[in-house]
Amino acid sequence: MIRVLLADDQALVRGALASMLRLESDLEVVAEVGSGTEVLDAARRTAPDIALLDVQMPGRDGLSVAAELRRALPDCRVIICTTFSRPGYLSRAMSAGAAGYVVKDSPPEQLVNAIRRVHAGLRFVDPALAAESLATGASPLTDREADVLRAAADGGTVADIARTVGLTEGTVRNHLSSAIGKTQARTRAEAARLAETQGWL
Amino acid sequence: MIRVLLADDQALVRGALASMLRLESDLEVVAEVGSGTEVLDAARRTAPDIALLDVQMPGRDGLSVAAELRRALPDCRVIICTTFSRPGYLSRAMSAGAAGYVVKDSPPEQLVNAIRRVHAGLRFVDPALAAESLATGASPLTDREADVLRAAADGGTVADIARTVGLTEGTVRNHLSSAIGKTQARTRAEAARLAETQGWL
DNA sequence: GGAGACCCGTGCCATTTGTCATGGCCGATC
DNA sequence: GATCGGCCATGACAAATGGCACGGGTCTCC
Repeated sequence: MIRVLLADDQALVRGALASMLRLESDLEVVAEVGSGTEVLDAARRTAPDIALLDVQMPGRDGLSVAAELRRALPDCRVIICTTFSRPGYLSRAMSAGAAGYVVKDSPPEQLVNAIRRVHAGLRFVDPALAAESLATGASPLTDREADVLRAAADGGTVADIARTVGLTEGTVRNHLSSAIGKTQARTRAEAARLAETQGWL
Repeated sequence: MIRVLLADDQALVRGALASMLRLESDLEVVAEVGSGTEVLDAARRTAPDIALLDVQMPGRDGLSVAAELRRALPDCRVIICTTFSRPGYLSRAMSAGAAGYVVKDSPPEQLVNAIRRVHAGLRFVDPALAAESLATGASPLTDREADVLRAAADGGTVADIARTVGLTEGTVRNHLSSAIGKTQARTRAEAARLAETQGWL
């Protein structure tokens, strides 16, 4: 039996996934949690073989949880399962030690397939996303540029951004200008949107 | 037996929901589709009692599908099931003739509960969302303002917006200015974000 | 026949924004 | 030690933006 831990913030989806996985005779859902902070505790209690983590969860990011989970329970392998097919997420997931990456668009069998393969010691990455990831490459943004762009994402003024990041307005404008150039955008809003969809933030 | 049609663009979630609903002895999933355009055909073929529609789907909006479905098959009742708890979506869903509104955050039993209640001729709306909807009220934006804001959402310049909407730059600026005032924002990006989260777009 | 809403356009002005040049301060690399 | 890249800051300038006033057009409702 493959012991599975399920982490997703949407209770309905989480429950539905659990129902589906339970139909497989070789799978056993041993824990269901709805936030990133609960994952480690639950994993220590139930010692799952596979942890299925969503990226965006309240409390803690699924990617950062993956890294810590890997250190705390080396025998537990991680599969990231998320709505977003963003190249940046994939690369961050892999460098966080994840063994699998499944997009919620893919057919149900693919998730089960991924679980079995990962449990067998292999890796599994959504094929389409893998190709796209190779095409777009890594983030061209520096850390600060990403910070500033993140702060700019909700549409505030330069003064707002400067306050939240703790910089001068002029510096913020420089970082923004640089980010706009690198993302080939013409507005910081556009730059933020592009960087977001690439998973660079 | 309650016959259910399932429409959600994410195949994994759709399949999982189907698995879950099939566990209930009085429910029968008679159709699964992944886009708004397929809903009507599938409904005509399978004559479901309940159509469970996601809001955002490729092809056609779940809300507009709901309205047409209601006209084409008056006996089929519609439940909107979506990730987003946005007041505007709820009011639009209700005016489109939906009988239920369930958020994907809610526990699995709530969906089953909603299906049974709606099938019994009652209505079901997520309680938290219903309260929030009453609090925020209807959209203050005019049609054109909403159009312009929608076009502004991806961060283009005023010239871009004017081109996509087919207006003069000056007019676009006026609509934007008005929308900014109504949403109490200080940037059109902020206004677009606010309107978006309220479900006004 | 108004009154009032929304729509579209023009024009003007203060502010904000994007861009560029310049300089100092690190830490890494050669 | 020199060089390079990232980071922070300043200053200056053209363009874009937001705010506002104005006029004309179409509707609906009273």
